[in-house]
Amino acid sequence: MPAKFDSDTISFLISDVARLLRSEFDRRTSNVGIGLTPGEARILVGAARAGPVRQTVLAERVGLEAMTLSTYLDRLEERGLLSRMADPADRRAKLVQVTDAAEAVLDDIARIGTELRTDMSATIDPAQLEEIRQGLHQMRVCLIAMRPDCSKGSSKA
Amino acid sequence: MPAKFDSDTISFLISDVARLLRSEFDRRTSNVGIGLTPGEARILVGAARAGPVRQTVLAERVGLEAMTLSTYLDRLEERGLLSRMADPADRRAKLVQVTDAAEAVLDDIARIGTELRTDMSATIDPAQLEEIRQGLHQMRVCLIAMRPDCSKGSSKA
DNA sequence: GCGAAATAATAAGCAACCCTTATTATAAGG
DNA sequence: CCTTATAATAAGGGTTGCTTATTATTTCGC
Repeated sequence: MPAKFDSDTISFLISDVARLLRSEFDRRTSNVGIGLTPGEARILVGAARAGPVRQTVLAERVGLEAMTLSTYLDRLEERGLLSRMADPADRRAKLVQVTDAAEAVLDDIARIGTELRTDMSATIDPAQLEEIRQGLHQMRVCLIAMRPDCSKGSSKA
Repeated sequence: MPAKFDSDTISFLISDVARLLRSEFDRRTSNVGIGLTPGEARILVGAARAGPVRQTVLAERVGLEAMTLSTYLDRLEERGLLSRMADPADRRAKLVQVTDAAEAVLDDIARIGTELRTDMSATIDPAQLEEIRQGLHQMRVCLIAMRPDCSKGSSKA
């Protein structure tokens, strides 16, 4: 079984880096006392960016199923970081919006995210970093196109 | 809350791509009838690469805690894909080794992994791809160095 | 109008992945 | 020999994400 496998392929590296990134983000937010998991932070940021937005739209925007998102929103709402109001235009729907109380947390998240990105790419040339970013973006497009439900035009592309 | 957050940062992209990659790998291995999760495949490949190896060493090499690895090995052993033998040099330790039956599965994994890498980077220039690979490698090194237990000299670097 | 089909959110439950803590068996050092 | 360290694991938990089914509402065809 000689060099049939290479553990430094792009795919292995991506999953390694993703795992390490998540745990490092977790560690840093814990230290600051935010107490949000990376996933929760992600949703909160997505909600902040999207403004008052329906859950289905937000789910599609952050790349999750509606049900998965709903559970996250439950937790964030419990912590008072966002609110769900009835959509006046459709009584089935709810509009999600971050609360004022979320501002400080969002600032912390933005700061920690920036620091983490800086720290983990300290040894990498900015131009190369931009190439990496664009390459990853293209990979995301490719992978989204492979999914069985390729019909929905995901905004992630 | 204008452009305080960018969902196309390296960090978001990495976690997105990792998630999509995992589910696509899962889909492809299911289609072939392997029935291994990406995580299991990863461990199997790691074991194949490392040869007869102690669990602690393998755990460190694949970047998991010993206990996490042990559970994976249980499943792989149940399927007859690897075996644990007593280490003659230390009766506490066990040596992990893939079985002959694993060969076909390993071949499938290698093929699918290669195909997947090719497909997801079809639109990317090979030279740029290599830069991305190296950049991710450096990120992994950085992130490993950040971990609290930075004492253990991880071989992942 | 009005009944059928689509849609928004959610209840319920499961799978994958990874961790920590405590325990057992064995080894190694003073 | 006895304390300490190490290899594996038992036990249990947490995060992330999914699918399926249900309820409330809207919309569309007739």
